[in-house]
Amino acid sequence: MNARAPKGTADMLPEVARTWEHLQRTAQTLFARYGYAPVYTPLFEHTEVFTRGIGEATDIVSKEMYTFQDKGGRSITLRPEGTASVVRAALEHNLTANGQSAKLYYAGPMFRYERPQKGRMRQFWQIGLEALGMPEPSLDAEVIIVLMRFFDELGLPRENMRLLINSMGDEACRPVYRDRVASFIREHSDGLCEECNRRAETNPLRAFDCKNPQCSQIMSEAPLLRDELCDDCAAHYATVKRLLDAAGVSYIEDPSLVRGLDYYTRTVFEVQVDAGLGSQNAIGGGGRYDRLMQEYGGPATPGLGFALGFERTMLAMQAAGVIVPGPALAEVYVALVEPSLADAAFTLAQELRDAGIAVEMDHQGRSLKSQFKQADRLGARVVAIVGPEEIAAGEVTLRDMTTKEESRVSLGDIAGQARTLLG
RNA sequence: GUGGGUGUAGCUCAGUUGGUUAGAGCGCCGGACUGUGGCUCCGGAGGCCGCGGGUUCAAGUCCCGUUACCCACCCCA
Repeated sequence: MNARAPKGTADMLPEVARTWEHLQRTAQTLFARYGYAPVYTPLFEHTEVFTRGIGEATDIVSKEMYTFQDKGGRSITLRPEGTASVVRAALEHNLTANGQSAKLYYAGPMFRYERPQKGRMRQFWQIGLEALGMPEPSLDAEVIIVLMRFFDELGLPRENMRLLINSMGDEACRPVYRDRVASFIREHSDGLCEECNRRAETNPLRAFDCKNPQCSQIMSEAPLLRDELCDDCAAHYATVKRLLDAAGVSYIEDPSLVRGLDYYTRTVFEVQVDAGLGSQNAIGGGGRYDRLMQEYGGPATPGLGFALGFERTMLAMQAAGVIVPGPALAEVYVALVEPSLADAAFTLAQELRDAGIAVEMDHQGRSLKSQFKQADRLGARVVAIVGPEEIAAGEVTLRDMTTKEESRVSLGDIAGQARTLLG
């Protein structure tokens, strides 16, 4: 058989998995401090959840989804992102009925059918949070601040990161602006690439994202939504910025920041780094989506959130030289001098573990020297030596690996003595 | 989907104009130190040289095909 993980997926071996869990713990603790509660939604949904939510014209929906028919003939799609599912779940369970709000976070794998490259996988992890039912701009600021604090807590230096923000307007001002950009593209169709010309009809705002230098040159002359926001949107955006300023979170206003999902309204943001991600640069992003729940047939319910990529965050951490210290794999190592003492050593190890101490021992009859090497490798601070002399006396030798001091301890006192040595 | 690069020991990689039993470093196991780690030294185990075909007296090395991975385009986490 083919003993290889499928294209675009990766096994997380212990060294990486430990850092992974560190990210999760960091997120859980931080998000809880801001009042967010965990939510788990299915890894797959009815395809419609994504086509309607994210938008037919987006890259995600038009070419990146893992869609299949199940045995009941339903069209099912592996989730390409988290927000759509969370909003669907909130609607299904009436979490935001009668003016209630919900603050939720999630973590798990997402799936997009793409050619893998650095920082881009077919299965990748995101952790994200959503604040539903609240239109106030203070929530926008809160969500952005949580995202930045997460990177702070991981030890990613701010100077290697930048926060971009923009406002996409709402149903009052965006359609007007959108038409204006579409007209602009048509007026300059000669100079713009084929793709951008197509965008005039499908999603004109995406033309701002085009990496073709000539296109971006021309698009830099295009009208900016910032100058055409309606009064409500302008006021909302101003408050968000004021609160970010007050929190000491610096940002760059980027009028060309559009983001690839159709559901965004008003505030959008993205965190970029400049090293470690290959040709990618975004490690997290999000925005407000005040019309999404309506799109699912629910009541008008505002919401916003962010998602951040685990793999990319880890790449950025690596590039920034951030080291996550792993816990010792063993606090006490039980070493046996000769194979005949295996049972005694086994019993001792078990007693120590029952006393709450992390213990490892050799099961394969290795030399004592080899056992010490192993103890060293595992980071054990104490080695309990089970030898014939000791056992005859009902004792064990405890060696403090840092000071190299050894003492004989009677079998009954080992857990207590070990604990003292471990501090 | 398109393009480029790379597949040799568990890992990182050498391998000269094709030429005998394919190497190094790290890691692993053992020993020097007959009951003891992190340093040093010595020894050892471990290799369908991605796969299939071709050229040749002879292929890890050249040619063709294929596959996997990596990187890039598009776009995003």
